[in-house]
Amino acid sequence: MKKKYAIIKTACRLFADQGFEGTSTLQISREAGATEPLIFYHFAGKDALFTFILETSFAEYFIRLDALPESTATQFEKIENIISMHLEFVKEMPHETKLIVSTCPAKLKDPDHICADNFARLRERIISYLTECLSIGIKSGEFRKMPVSDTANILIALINGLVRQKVHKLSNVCDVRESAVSFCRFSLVNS
Amino acid sequence: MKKKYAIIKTACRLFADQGFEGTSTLQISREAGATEPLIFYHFAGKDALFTFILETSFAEYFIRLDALPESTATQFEKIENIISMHLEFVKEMPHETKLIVSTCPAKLKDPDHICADNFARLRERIISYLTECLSIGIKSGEFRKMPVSDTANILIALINGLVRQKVHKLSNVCDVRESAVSFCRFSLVNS
Amino acid sequence: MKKKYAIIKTACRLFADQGFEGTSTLQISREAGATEPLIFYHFAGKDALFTFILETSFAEYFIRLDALPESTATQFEKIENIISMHLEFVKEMPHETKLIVSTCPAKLKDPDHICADNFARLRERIISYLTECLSIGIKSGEFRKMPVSDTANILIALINGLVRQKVHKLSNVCDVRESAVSFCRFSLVNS
Amino acid sequence: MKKKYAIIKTACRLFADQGFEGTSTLQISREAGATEPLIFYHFAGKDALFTFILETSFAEYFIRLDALPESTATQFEKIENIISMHLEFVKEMPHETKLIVSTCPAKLKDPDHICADNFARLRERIISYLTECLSIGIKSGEFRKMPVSDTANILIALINGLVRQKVHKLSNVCDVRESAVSFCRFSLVNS
DNA sequence: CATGAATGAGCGTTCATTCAT
DNA sequence: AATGAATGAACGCTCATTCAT
Repeated sequence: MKKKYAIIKTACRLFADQGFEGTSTLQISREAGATEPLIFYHFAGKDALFTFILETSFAEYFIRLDALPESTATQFEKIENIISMHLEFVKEMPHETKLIVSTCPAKLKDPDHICADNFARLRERIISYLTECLSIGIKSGEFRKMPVSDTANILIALINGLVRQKVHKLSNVCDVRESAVSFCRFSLVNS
Repeated sequence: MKKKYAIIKTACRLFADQGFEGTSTLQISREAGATEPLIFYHFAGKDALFTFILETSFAEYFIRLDALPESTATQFEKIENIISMHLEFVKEMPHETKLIVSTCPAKLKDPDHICADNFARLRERIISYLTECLSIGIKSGEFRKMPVSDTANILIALINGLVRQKVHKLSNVCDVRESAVSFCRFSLVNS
Repeated sequence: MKKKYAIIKTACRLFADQGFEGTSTLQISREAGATEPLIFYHFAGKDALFTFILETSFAEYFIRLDALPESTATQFEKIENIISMHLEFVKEMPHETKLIVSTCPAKLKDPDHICADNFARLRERIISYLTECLSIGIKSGEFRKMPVSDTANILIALINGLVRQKVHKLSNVCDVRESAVSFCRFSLVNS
Repeated sequence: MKKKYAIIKTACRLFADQGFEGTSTLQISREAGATEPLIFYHFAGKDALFTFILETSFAEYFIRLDALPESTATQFEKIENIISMHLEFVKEMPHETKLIVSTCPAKLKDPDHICADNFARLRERIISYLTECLSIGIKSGEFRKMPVSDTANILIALINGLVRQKVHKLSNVCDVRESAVSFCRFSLVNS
């Protein structure tokens, strides 16, 4: 049973680092300290293992998304929260994050793949989250007037970009969180 | 000679859509209307074909980067220019862009791979471009006071995120360019 | 103990339908409502299970062969008896019969295999049975003059063919027994 | 190209002797003096190779069936012809015959498999052939009165049984043809 | 008796690549 | 410039079998 866990952990790391097609079941088994057939004893196949890991990662992501406080003093706090949440997620679960953000494009082309569905739900959730707090903030005068939908997309792009920098360890700056939040505050909040 | 071109075009599209490991030389040859050995006649191997396409794409990218006007009325104009450049690049060369932004992670792990080198140079170029205009803008009072390095990273993240949205056709908003530029303006420019 | 019986029954059916190599121990265990290792608890291995079933089937066959009445009014009655016996056997034990008549050829090639031995004994028994009653019948004038050995072979071929038709449910005629017996009578019995 | 032929010949022999599941592609390639992947270069897969050989064998069989003379002096000559044809077929193409008569039962269970279709057509052809000449023979008084359909089935069973004996080299009598024809003559022809 | 976990060996198949033509 | 034939290596996966419990 420990070996099953080792397989999952190892597969997650390797899939994230080398992609689905670039990772062989033999490599997974070896680095997990198991034999190849054991993977097929615990999972229906390589695809099923991949899907399981992806779904687990998405589930954890959705949990964190759901855990964001609903009522805050200001709307901007909600923006700040979702940015922080993402940067924490990538710090705590780097492999899972990498897997989600760089899932082999081939898998995304297939609209039936479980990944496509999760991806769509994920975007929808964030967009509605951002759209809502932007709308409220603009109406209350907390935020400047701005196109809500576009701005939501821009914020997602920014978050996505920051997550990727962390995931690929490209930003040598240890923590850009403060600056990023500050960047958004200037852009959004009325002064 | 036409077939060589067809091979390159097809390979570029397939590598971008399915990744390096997910694309077989047989598939490339078939979709290009050629036979498999022809690929090896024109290129040393699958790796060489991939590298060639990647370098060509990077070269085109660098050309556009070099073509950005050096002296502008304001420093923000330079920011605007580099944003626009990227969005145009992805529109005009979608496959090449997709290839660059989602190059199989396996290839990036190898520091000797040509891709890693290009990636590093690319980041360096953009960072120095942004750092310079941010520094000048701050000194001249055009921009607010802000941490230069962090802000450069944030801008890169934003651009990267926007490019990805376009590449994966995720932003149903046809053109977020205006909004994105506006978003940055509020954040950077002194009012 | 019930499970052991279920394993035997299931294995017999599957071996008959799919052949030895075409049937996996996993499939047997599942369809028998047991787990795979249980097969190896009750039998030394897949081969042993197969051999056991085959020998049991052969044993049952030999019992019926031995039960044929030795003294009959006419010699043709003996011919009729052996034909009927075979058709009853296939009706009552279809899987066992199928297993015997279509035992995977691979097993027959090995002269050491238990199946080869049983097969040889079986043929010998039937041939001597037929040879004897043909010889007596010809001598007594009940049968025409005919080559005894050849005719025995022909009768075996006919029986074998009829059994196969029943086993594979090919003869849409429900019962060809009467006609078959009649067919032989005309050919053998002096008129 | 010679290797392709060798693969076909070898595969035919091995499939006939060991069954489909009992024969590995590696064994085929080795005994054919080729490498394993070559099989997959020439055929879509193991199944396709098997199907090709089976269809070729059936085709040859149908050719011989079609070549049987349509008009003969007596109806019994037609019976004799079809018996002889089968015994010649098994002598000239032993592997192909063995393959046809002992095609792995697993393949027959699938009604979509090409083998099932050919098997059905084959039976239909022979049955109509026999039914016709029996009907005519009975009407003209050449044959005794007898149930036509049953007798056709019996003749098929007999032929099938004889062919199997030859295929498995069980009949140590070199040629039972004469005796078999004689056996049938007594049973069918009016005296 | 019975099972969940695990394995070495082998399976059919695809891979990038080569070579003679 | 281009191809049909061929290959060594590796792939994902299933096999019969074992073992600790």
